[in-house]
Amino acid sequence: MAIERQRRRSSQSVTIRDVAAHVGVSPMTVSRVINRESNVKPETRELVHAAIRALNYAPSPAARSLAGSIPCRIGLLYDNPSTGYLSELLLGALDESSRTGAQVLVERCGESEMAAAALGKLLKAGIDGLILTPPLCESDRVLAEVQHAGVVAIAVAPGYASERLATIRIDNEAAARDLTEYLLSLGHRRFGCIKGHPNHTGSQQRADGFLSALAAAGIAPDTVRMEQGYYTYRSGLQAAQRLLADEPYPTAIFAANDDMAAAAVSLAHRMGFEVPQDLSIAGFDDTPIAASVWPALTTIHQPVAAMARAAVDLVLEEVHRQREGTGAPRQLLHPHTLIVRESTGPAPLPDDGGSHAGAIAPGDRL
Amino acid sequence: MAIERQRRRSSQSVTIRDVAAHVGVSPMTVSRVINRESNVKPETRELVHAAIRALNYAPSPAARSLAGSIPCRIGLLYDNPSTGYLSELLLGALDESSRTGAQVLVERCGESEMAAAALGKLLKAGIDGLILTPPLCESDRVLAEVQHAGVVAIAVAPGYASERLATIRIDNEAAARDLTEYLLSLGHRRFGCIKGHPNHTGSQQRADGFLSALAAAGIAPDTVRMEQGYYTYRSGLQAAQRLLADEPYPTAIFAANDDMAAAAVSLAHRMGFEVPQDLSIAGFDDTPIAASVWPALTTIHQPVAAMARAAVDLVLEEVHRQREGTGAPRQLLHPHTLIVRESTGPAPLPDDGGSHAGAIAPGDRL
DNA sequence: CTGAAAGCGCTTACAG
DNA sequence: CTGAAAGCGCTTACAG
Repeated sequence: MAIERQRRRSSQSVTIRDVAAHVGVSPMTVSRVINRESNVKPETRELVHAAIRALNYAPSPAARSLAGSIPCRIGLLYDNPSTGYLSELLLGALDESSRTGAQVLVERCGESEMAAAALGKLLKAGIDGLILTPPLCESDRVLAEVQHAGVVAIAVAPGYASERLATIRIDNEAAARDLTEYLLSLGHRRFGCIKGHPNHTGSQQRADGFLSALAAAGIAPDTVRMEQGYYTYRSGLQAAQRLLADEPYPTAIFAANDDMAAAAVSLAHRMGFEVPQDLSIAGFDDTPIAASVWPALTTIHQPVAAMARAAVDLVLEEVHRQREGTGAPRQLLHPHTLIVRESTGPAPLPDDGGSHAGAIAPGDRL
Repeated sequence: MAIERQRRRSSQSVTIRDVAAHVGVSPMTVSRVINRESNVKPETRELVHAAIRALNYAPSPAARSLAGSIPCRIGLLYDNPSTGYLSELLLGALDESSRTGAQVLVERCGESEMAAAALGKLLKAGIDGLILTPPLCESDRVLAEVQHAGVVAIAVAPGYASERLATIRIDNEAAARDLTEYLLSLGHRRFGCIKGHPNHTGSQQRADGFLSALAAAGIAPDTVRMEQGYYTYRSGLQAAQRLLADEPYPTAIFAANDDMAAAAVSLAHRMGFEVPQDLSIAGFDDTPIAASVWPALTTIHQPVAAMARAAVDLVLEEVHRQREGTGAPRQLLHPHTLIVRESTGPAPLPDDGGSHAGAIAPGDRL
């Protein structure tokens, strides 16, 4: 009887071998499914996926990177002012990357001139693919750099579909239209708009959706005041100030994101407007700030975490696709949702127009 | 002549084997040197070190974590931080984990009853260690669950050092004192305070630091109005409303975090106070909201990203330490910084006391 | 104090 | 479409 040496404890509970045994195939087949290789019988693939879920299996990044040149490092390059947006993005990306065994390297690049440096850092770390957020994914310069470096990139939340890049986005124009139609249904006829940053293509779409809904309702464009914002709280404050500079005041303001809408609420309060009694204000994106300010913002929910999860899958898929040289970049559209909260209400009666001077009294309930 | 199969390309240029060959020892000896084990002849150790330098060798994190018990999966359990705090935390943890080759699994648990579920999910994923944020790291119940599961845990940003857990924190009391002394130096004598959530131990320390600085300046405690907050924007609004309910108004408000301070600014504006001319308001943490609102908040910078990076290292270290059964949990203290921005200013002159009714005029610059 | 063997979990490079 | 063999770079668990 042979003396067996003590088996070393395995650091991982469930491995590719367990999944294989569960299905009754070889580990190789499981490996192929994980790596999205095409030469696996669809039924087998399904069985393997089911086993992966059942056993709650997650591939070991260490083993993958040691064994092969499997793409498992994903760069995430961002340049975004809203922190609520960022944490959702990170959470979603992290979640999916741990599920797929990929590793996400996050890098910020403030200016478009910094993109080269940030990109260089990611390349040096050996990324296999890149997730880009606006406005980076819409900058020809950044895109050229990415292409020159030979990295596969995809875009999250750009305005448009693209022939060069795989994209994941919502229909910004339809969403803005939905929100605007809701404001119209409340009886509003005098509108103001705080536009998003001009270098995000989604900004134009949001403005277009807003204007097209107004046009469909017979609101003359010249009665609509459009002010430029840049997606920051500060820019929202300034745009709102211009919007409320003189009469007739709008009864409803559509801001192209939540940060600017929150700023508009704050400024309106400071000027003595009651929200939503004197003035309705709506945002866009449904980032955490929308639910936390008072009154909470009516807005469009953009499923950022789900989109980030999808982005991790998509970039892996895209790396594979480009290696095979087949097909075209995928274009994914996620659903948006209108979220009605307290910052919007019925349009004030015409004779209420001038009564916005009342600051709240100490005893008011919040 | 045997037909040899093509050698697979190696992903690494110089390995432990090359170093061993260069010195004339076995790879094991090199491994021992790398891992700082004591049982290597000093001369051999020196030779190995020389070879490592000569060949510019760097160990492969993937191979180390695969082969050994080098822990590589870290759970991060969080409850309900402000989103600015969360994104900093994630960014820092991600950054360090990619550097060390560890993988971070993030899980949210809303209620303390949910901790078991979230923890179970992380355990099932095979985590080696756990990073806990307040108030989870201060809940006996959660701690008991963690201990029962046999996971090594550390705490980020708890109030106190601990005998059971390794911790990383700032000196909340000293930080609150620093901030309060700054407010005193501006001439303020009538104070209000919005306290943090009672189930965070740091909240008490912040209040203590505030009160002790006031006491040192001879301010009678009964002239100081303390209101309970819960770290949310909403709770800050309500506490500020109570604080400003009747005269004499405080000339300075210290809020235990930035979200509550931002809410206090918003409420003050709505009531017609000018900030900081009529009322100074300071926050704590220096999360992104502090710099984005107007006026930007004077606050204490808590280096959350650096603390999160340190947490990843610390949990790995702690896993190692507990396996060896040596020493005591490490207690790390990070430095805080007072950040002076526009939300605080000189105390108003006594005769200015009642002139807080002016809402801003449309032409004011922001 | 040192080393030969086995194996971590996965992949590549084959062969069917 | 599927699998057996070999190996990625390192460590553990032995035996000297």
